[in-house]
Amino acid sequence: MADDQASPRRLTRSEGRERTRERLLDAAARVFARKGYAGASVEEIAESAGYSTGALYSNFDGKEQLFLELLSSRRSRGIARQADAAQAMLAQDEADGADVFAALSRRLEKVADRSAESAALQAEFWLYAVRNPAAMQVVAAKTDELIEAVAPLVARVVERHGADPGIPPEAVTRVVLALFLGLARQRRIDPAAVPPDLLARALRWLLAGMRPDAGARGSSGG
Amino acid sequence: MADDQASPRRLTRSEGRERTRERLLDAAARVFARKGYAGASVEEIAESAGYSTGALYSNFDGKEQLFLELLSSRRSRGIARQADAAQAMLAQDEADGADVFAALSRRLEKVADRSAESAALQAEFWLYAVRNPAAMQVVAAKTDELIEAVAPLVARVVERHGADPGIPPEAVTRVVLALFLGLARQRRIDPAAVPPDLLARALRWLLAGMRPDAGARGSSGG
DNA sequence: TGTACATCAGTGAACGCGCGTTCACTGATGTAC
DNA sequence: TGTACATCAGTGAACGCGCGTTCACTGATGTAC
Repeated sequence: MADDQASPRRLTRSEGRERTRERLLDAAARVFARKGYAGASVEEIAESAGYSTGALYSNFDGKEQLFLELLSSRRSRGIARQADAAQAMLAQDEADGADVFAALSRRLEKVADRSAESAALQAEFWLYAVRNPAAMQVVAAKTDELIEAVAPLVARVVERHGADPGIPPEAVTRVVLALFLGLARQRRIDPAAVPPDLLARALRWLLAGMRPDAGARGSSGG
Repeated sequence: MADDQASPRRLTRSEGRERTRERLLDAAARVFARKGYAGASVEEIAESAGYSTGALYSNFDGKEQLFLELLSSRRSRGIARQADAAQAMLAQDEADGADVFAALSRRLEKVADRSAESAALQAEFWLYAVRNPAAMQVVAAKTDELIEAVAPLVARVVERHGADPGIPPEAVTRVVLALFLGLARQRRIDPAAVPPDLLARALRWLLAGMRPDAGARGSSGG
């Protein structure tokens, strides 16, 4: 009686096919993240999605194309979500004077502690790109997508804190992203070594050091 | 006539065995880095080392133990090398007024552009640890090793630039490491997006922002 | 609406293949006298 | 030093197994009248 499908009506052929594709991609994301690209088996993916392996081959050219499809079409979805979350954080900050850095730290904690899957999947994508140069530009493009989406928000924060306006926001965003991902990765394997507020402190140092008057006192000039 | 061995004398049994082990570990590092843990085959590793697969099983319990041996015993070697390089950089900086940050940037360029293998292997270690909790503490301990080795050097630089003495050097070192690895990783797949001096600029911002007088002017206090 | 046929999404058994591991064997090194 | 035997590092063929992929088939959906 209680059906887990939202729509009670019969699905058309293309709707059904699309739903199968989506379920297979969901399962692929889970299994690839848990077992790695080489370690995952198409049978486990299909079974985890509730289908036979034949269904997988009816919807995708094979294991590799399924993985690449995940990289191409699913990454953008995750990126959009991240960008939205960042936007929400900033809005909150501006609205009631909350601390963006503290919010980012809380996000780091969440990302590192809960969604192990997406971090592992990202690492798999990176490794795949490093080993298959053809996929490099795809991975690079996805990162650019994220940078472009977040850079305006970073620019606003940076500007509001009185940083040197000559500093390109994309550069700052790449630095912040590297820091965020690097700390999240480390926190995954050693939570005690990376307290959540470490990111906040690092970001505050960064921002303070970006003021036009900062750094003028450096001992060994550059 | 020209022999590629340093010592011309016959090897004892244990010396020979040790040499075989080392060669197998070298080959394993190469193949695991290129193919990944699951993607690498013991036959390819043994062959790449110049031995049969039986030799591998005579020296190691199996594929997994070989990988863990690599993680446990070889990582420390790489860490020691990195710490030495950092020390040399700092010594150079202090001796003739060279710029540590510029040196670090050059190092980033080198690490990211040349030794793809060690970066890939590190990613494999991380993924293995995320998937096998028993290995987590080993990976965490290796990172701690690196942090402990480099922290005193970082402390010296930080202190010399007039940073707040209340900031723990280990925290700064973890931030610097996360930044370094994060940018190196990104540079691997998109060199144009991460110019080598980006690390230097970020580090200069960080340091400047760590001065006791910096950040006092923050708009949304924390 | 109802019937007859065409289409095609998904099934599941079967395939060849490469994998990790084992083991009887070999011949160089080590030991005893 | 020389000889006879023991040891054991490394060989390579063989093993069972699980993998990615294929394909003849099924039955629900789509189409024509």
